[in-house]
Amino acid sequence: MIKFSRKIEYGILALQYIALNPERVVSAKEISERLGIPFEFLSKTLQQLMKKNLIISQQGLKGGYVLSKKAKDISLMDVINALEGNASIVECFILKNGLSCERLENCSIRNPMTKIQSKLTKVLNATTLEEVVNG
Amino acid sequence: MIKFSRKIEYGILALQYIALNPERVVSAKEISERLGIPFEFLSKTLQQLMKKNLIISQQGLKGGYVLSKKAKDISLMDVINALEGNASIVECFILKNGLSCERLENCSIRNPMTKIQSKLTKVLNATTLEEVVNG
DNA sequence: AAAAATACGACAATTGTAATCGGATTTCCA
DNA sequence: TGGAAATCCGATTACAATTGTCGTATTTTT
Repeated sequence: MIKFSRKIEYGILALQYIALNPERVVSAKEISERLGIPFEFLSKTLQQLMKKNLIISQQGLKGGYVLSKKAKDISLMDVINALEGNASIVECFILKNGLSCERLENCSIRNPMTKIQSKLTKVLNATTLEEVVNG
Repeated sequence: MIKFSRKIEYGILALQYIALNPERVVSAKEISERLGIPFEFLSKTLQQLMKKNLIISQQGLKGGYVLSKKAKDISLMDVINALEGNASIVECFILKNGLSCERLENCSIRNPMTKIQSKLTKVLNATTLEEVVNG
C-alpha cells in the first residue's frame, strides 16, 4: 500500500482549514473538533509545522495558528518534509548510518526507482495548498 | 513517509531477477539467497504473483518460476495490484464497509488528492518491468 | 488570579508489516 | 519406488512504526 500517513493527512487537512479562515487565529481545539482529529496528536502535528515555519503560533488565551505565507507558496512536498522529512518511495533510498542498503551489487532497481521517485516528487512539489483549498 | 512495502520491493526485485534469467526456471531458494530476502516471505510473495498470473510456477524437483509474459508487458502497477490490490495515496479513498470516510462534509481534500493519485497511478502504469531491468 | 491556549517529554495502544512454523503436495531421478 | 528438492498454503508469532494519550509547564488575555 502506498499512502500518506495520518500525520500528513491531518497536517494537510489542518492547513487547509487554517487557509480557509485567513482573517483570524484558529485554535487547535477548533480544528480538532471540526475535523474530528484527536486533539493531542493534531497539536503535535501543528507544532511540527510551526517549527518548520509553515505556520505561526500565538500562545495564550485567544491563541492559535495562522499561515506564515500564502497558500500558493506552500507545496505538499513542504508539508511532507516538515512532518516526516522523507518521501522516499523505496527503502534503499533511505540511508542507514550513512550507508546504503547491502543489496547494492545485485540491485539494479535503483535507477528506475529514482525516475519514479523524481516524478512523484515533482507532482508533490507542484501541488500547492491553494490548489488543495480550491479543490 | 510514502514508500513501497517490503513485499512490493521483494516482488519487483524477484521479478527482475527472473527476467534476467529468461532461459531457465528460477527457484525461490536461489532468489532468496542471491538477493538476501527471507525465503518464506519471498515464497509467499511469489505465490501471490503466480495466482495473479504474472509468473508461472513449476512444482517439484528442479521447479521454480518463469515470467508468464514479456517483461515489457508487466507494469509496476500490475505488481502492486497483485500484491496488495491498493495503491490509494489517501486513506479516504479506501472504502470501509462500502462507506467512505466520515469527514466528507468538512473535507475538500478529495479532489486535489484524486489528481495526485491519478498522476501517480499513471507513472506506475507506464513503468514496465523491462525498464526496471534495463536501468 | 483564572481561564484558555500552546509546548513538550514520556508513555501506551494499536495496527499493519514482516517473518516463521508446520505440514502437504508435486516432481524428478537414482 | 523412495528420497530429495521444490512449490503450496493456512495459521500464528514477532516486531516496528504509527497513532494516540497523559501529565505538566508555560504563555497570554481578561
